[in-house]
This record gives sequence, structure tokens and C-alpha cells, in this order.
Amino acid sequence: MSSSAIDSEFEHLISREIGEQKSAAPVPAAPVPARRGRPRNEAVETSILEGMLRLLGRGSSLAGLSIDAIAAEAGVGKATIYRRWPDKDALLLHLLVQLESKTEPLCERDSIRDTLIAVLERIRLNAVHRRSDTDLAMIGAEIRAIPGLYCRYHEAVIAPRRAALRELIADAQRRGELRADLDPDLLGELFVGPMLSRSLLHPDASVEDPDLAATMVDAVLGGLAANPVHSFAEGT
Amino acid sequence: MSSSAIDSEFEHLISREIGEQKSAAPVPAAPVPARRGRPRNEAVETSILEGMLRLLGRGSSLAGLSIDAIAAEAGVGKATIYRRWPDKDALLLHLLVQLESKTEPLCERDSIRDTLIAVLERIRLNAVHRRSDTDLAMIGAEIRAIPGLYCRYHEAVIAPRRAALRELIADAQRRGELRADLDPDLLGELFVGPMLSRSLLHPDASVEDPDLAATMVDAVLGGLAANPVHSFAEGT
DNA sequence: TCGATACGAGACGTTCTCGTATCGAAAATG
DNA sequence: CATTTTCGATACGAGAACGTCTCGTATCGA
Repeated sequence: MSSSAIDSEFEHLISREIGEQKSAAPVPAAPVPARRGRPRNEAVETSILEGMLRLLGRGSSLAGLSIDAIAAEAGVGKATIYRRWPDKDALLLHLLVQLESKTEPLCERDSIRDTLIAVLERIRLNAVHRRSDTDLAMIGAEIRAIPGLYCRYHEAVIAPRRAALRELIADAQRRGELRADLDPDLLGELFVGPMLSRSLLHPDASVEDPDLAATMVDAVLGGLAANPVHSFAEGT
Repeated sequence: MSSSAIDSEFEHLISREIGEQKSAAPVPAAPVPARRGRPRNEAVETSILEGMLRLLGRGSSLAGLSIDAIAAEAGVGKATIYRRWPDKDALLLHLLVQLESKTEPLCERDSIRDTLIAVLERIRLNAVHRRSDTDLAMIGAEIRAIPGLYCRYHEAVIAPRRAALRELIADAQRRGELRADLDPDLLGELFVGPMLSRSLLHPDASVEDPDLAATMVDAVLGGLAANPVHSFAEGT
């Protein structure tokens, strides 16, 4: 497992996002440099990635995906894979990054309560149809077994997501919806942590309850210490 | 990776816990049946297990531990390992079970608050000297990559621990220390989840703060919704 | 038409790992 | 002393996986 040539793949991704002006062709008006030989079949790339998801959905662990299995599942040659990604690590990371970019970016709701419920609900749903459209968080647990990859994955996927949530929480603090005497990161952890814990670390998790997200958010919002009124007259 | 011969290893563990009356020797007064050849060096077993912990502490993932590396680290021949455990799975499981049995069983404090803080603090400390005396939870994330093992590990280690916590919480609910309108399991998740999340999923986690456990517990106990008094006069 | 590139398929060499087998030395019993 | 078992060390076979390479075919630009 090398970990040095991945940057080239990243460069490829980024340059395509910016505007496909990577190849330094002297033709300024031609958006496509008109390469010489047979052009690449773009469907192959998606076929590979979807094949990986299919394998994951069939129970393979992320590290358990072998290049041979991926190639066979996608119906492509191994050389075709290595023509696109320098490394197995690069391929795995590409899959993860793509999964992340597919997710809509944490839409804000009317209240921080509703926003948090939406966040937790998404985690919960990913746990329910477990691995069928496998999400980052599911793999997030498995990826730890691949040492070099987790750091990259964290800074590429998890950190931005957490940062976005932190901003939303900080706004809510300024608006007076949340306690302002605690670190926004900590607040985020207090809301998201329980759902993550139940989703990731609980194989027989009870995440079926469609109201679980709301229950969790409301419980944490309201506090878990017994309200004297409730503790003495809980029947009502 | 076989997964059938583990039961014999479990039988070994259990019988030793019960009272070392496994060997059906007809001598009732002799605790040691006086086997013929050279006796086993009991230090070897601990040397192997401690070597594994050392390797884990040096950054190896649980699945990444190879028998060769373990043998070399412990200064032991591979045959010596296979004379004691039938399988690599059995060896890994033994390590996990032993780690669990080493942990003192969730002592109860004066209040549920103090109990919860103690629970979280133990998780935090395990994250701080990360993997040095590696705890179940740390490996809990890595072990998911080893499919057959996680279920056994969960029911042998995590489930009992969660059950114990649930009982403590249920008691606290009956005493009126905690809200009684929520499932004890859910309550446990709400307290423990954030610390687990920060410990397991955050490589650059900020778990250094020695008051983090208390901060978390108090925050969840008191609720995260803005108290009007605080939100308007937070400067004080 | 021709050169260049992409494609699927698969052989290949290398490395890693598991688990077994063997070897000489050491330590116990009879 | 003879036997038996354990010890560390290491050779070994089997197999999995990575990444490279080749082969014959297909598809583009020139």
C-alpha cells in the first residue's frame, strides 16, 4: 500500500471540478484537447464504483474488497482500474469522497432542533438499510483498520461535516436557541454522538424507531436530570 | 480464519474461572495431575498477550497483527502459540476477553452523576494514552473489520457492560435522579455516546481536558436548550 | 490506412499470512 | 538414564492479494 501517488489522483479530481483545464494544450478555444487514441469510456468508472458498493452491500468489509473481486464484479480488467487510480488506497478514498459529495450539504431548517433532527435522521437511515447505499459513517468504522486511509478520510469528509455542524450550532447559540456557555464542538458531539454510537457500535441496534432522532434531540435539549415535577408525578 | 474451534478455548477459559477441575484426574486431593513432560511456562502466555498489546500500542490494527509478528515480539515460537490457541481468532478473542475481565466492574458511586462521570472518565483515559493499555472500545472499532469476531466480542464484552449500566440507570430512575419517561438504554446511550464518538472517531480528538467527563455529564443532565437566564445574561 | 490509446481477460511475480512440521535443547517424571 | 513434553527457531506448503505485464480487440484522430 503506497500512499504517495494519491495526490495525483486528487489533482485529477480537483482539476475536473474546477474546469477541466488540466492538460496544457496550446489550443485555447478547444475545451477538449482531442487526445490521440481511443477515448476512455466514462461508464467504466461508475461501473467500478457501483460494483464496489454492490460488494459492500453484499457484506464485504471495506478492506476486504480485493482488486480482483472489484474488477470481476464490475466486469473490467484490473489494468483498467490501475489506469485510473494509482493505488488501491486511492480507489477506496475516491469512493469515500464521492459518497460524501453525493450527500446534500447539511441543509438548515427553521430551528436548530429541526436541523439536528435532520442530521440524526440521516445517520439513522443510513444505519437502517445498512450498507445498501453505504454511507461514510458505516464505513467510518471499518476504515480504521486501514491505517493510512483514516486520516485522509477524516480530513476530507468528517472534518468538513463537523465544521459545518459547528457553524450551525454557533449560529443557534447566537440566536439564543442553545446554551452559549459550551463549546459548539462539544454540543455537536452531545447531539450526534449517541446516534453514531448506536448506529456504528451496536450490531443489533434498535434504530428502527422512526422517532428516535427526535426523541434523542429533545431529550438532550431538555436535559436528563429528573424534573421534580416529573419525578414525583410522573404518571401524568 | 476458522471460527469453529473457538469454543474449546472458551471452555478452557470458563473452566479455569470455575475452579480448575477440568482435567478428569482420579486423584481428588492432587490439584495438579502431574503430567509427564516438561511443564508449560505460564509466563509465556502473558508474554504473548503483552506482546500483542505492545504491538497494538505501536500502531498496529487488531486485524493487522500477524502471528509471526506476535511471536517475534514476544520472543516465542509460533508453535508455542498454536499449542495454546487453536486459531488466530481464538487468540484475538482471548485478548479481548482478558482485557474486559481486567476492568473493574463499573463501581457505583454516591449519585448517578458521579457514576456516569466515572464511566466516561474511564473511556476518556483509555483514549488519552491511546492503546497503551488498549481497551475494548478502542478495538471495538477496529474489530468490525473481522466479521465473525465482532458478534462474539459484542455479546461477550459490550453487551454485559451496557446491561450493567442500564441497571444502574434504572435504579437512578427509581430513586428519582433521572427522568423516568425514557428507556434506560437510551439514557445510557445519550451519556456514553458522545465520549465514545470523540474517543473512537476523532483521531485528533480533544480528550485531554481532565474535566471533560464531568462537563459532558452535567451538560446532558442539565439540558442543552438555552436557559433564558443564561442566554440573555451569559456574560456573567 | 495507420498509429495511438482504451478495453477485457488473465497470466505472472512478489509479498504477506496462516497453520503445520521439524529440529535440537531444556526441563520435568519414572 | 529414558521418556515425554515444552521451548525457540525456522523451513515449508497453501493461498490470498497487490500491482505489472501481455494479448487480442475496439475505437478514436490524422
